[in-house]
Amino acid sequence: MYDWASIRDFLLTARLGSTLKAAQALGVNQTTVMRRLRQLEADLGLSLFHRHQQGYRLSAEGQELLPLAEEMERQAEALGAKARERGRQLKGTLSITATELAAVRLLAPALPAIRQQFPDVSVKIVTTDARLDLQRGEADIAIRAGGANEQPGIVRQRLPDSVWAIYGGMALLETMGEPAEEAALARYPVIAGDGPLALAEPLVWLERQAGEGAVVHRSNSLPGLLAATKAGLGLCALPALAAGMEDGLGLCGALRRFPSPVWLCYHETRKADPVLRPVAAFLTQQIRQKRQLLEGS
Amino acid sequence: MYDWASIRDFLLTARLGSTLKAAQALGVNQTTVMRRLRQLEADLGLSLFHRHQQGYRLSAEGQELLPLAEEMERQAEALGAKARERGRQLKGTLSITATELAAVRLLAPALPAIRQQFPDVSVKIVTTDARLDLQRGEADIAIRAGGANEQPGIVRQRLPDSVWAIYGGMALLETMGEPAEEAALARYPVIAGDGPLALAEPLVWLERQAGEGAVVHRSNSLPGLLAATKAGLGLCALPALAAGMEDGLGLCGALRRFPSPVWLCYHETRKADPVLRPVAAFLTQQIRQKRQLLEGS
DNA sequence: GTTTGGTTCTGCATCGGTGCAGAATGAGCC
DNA sequence: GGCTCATTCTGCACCGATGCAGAACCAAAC
Repeated sequence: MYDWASIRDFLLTARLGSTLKAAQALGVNQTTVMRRLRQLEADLGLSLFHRHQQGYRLSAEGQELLPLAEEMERQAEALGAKARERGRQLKGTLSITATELAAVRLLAPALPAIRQQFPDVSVKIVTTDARLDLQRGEADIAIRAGGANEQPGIVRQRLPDSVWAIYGGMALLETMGEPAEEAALARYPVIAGDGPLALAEPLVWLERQAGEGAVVHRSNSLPGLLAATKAGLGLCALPALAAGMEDGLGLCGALRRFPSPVWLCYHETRKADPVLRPVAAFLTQQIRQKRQLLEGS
Repeated sequence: MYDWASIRDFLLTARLGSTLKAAQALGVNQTTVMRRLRQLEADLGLSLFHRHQQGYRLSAEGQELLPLAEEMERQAEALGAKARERGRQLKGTLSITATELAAVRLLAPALPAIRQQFPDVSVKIVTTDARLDLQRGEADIAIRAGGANEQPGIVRQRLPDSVWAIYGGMALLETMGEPAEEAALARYPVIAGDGPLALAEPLVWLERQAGEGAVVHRSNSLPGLLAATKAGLGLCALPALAAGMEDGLGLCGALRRFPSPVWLCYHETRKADPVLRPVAAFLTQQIRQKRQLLEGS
């Protein structure tokens, strides 16, 4: 069986008269179209085009097959249209809860795609560090990190891990150099967590590695840690999701990384919910495509 | 637009109930099917399957799209069937002339495919070193090497170059070692051409490189040269097409290679011939897929 | 309870398809 | 004649899709 995808190349080339124009329309290289057509011809066992310096012209066989290819295109488009329409039919509202970090970096970028896919579904984002109760309907979907507390009655879909790593301001790293191993950490000033963040494993680890009196700053908020690190006060453990896109921050690649699982959660009673399930599945796909964001470069 | 080819994965997985069976049916790896389906779902913006430990089961959306995918499959098969049928309609006879080497190594292997593609076309192969006159109808198609003698009224399609190189019997090469450069050739016994082969450029070149009295054997036929070389008499220039598949022969990779163009020729008055043109095009494709044969490993 | 067989899914190495740069060719225009 | 422009096609380098091996999981059979 030939490669169905190259029927598109056939159609575009037949319509536009040259592989170059077809390639531009398809968003690929001209060479690619030429080779795919050559392969298609070999698979079908005939020559679809006459090749000239001025372009590709349909051969007799090509003209005969063109209507069939067009019919196939119609079917393919019908399928795509139905898939899109399927989303359009959904109506309703959904509330999604997440930390501010996840909301800004993961949910917000996915909103346009969700809006396009499900135009009549209104999505409300609730950013909070509190664990809203999904069973009591305080939210429909939650993005949560950490594998410890599985609750009964909660269904989870795993997302790419959130990875914490050690970062430092560019200025600091250029002055003192990047720490090549954990033992070298004793030389560096570090920034530590406070309040709830005092318990975060990567921050605790860094503080323990650092020398006596190395802690130059403490903050109970992630933005606070981020800002202090960018200012060059010292090294700090940060989520790649937060630090990865910031200018002026450098990753200490030689040091430990701290992956922790992230989940998209909802209550099992909503498993068959006609709105929640498709949107949750779509959101999962969207986020998975951004895995390098979560996991750092 | 999604990738049309993955609709096949969708269909097979839906029918067989697991990506593993679908992959076996498609002749690819299970992982591949899984990833292509994941991509397809992302492109369509919905989830086609429920994934279980026991296999993939169609979701509601998947069930809705299945008939459309089946219709698309019908169209694709109709197109393939028409392409095959197109060849079946051709009836007639064609005679193809080539040297014995080309006939045995290029034409003969392509005959089954031609027979399958054009079952009612009877192909006759005329092996001769003489240049039959295409205009006078002594043959319909000729496979010819060398670019020099373009005749007016002859249309040519270029095939992969035929490459000559220096070969030696395994025994000889293991005893004396492989020549690392052209200067080293003076140490080796060589086999030279005779009769018409005395003019072949690679053979002439090798004879000139060799030292005084180095020619230990002469032959006026390619099989003769081949046999003498395999016997270990000396080094010899041979076409990769002839030497490439022979056991007991070693390529002297460090030395010069001699590419020469090969053409599939027919008379321009046959350009629109309903039998000749498709068969010639098909034959060209078949031979091009064997390029490594012509050009050596 | 244990084993067996089938399944999904992940990490890593590899290969083939893809893109890029450039040569060759021919049409059209000045 | 010479220039420009669009085209096809080739060689080379790279990246992403693919294959492979293995882990994890579950159902069914023993």
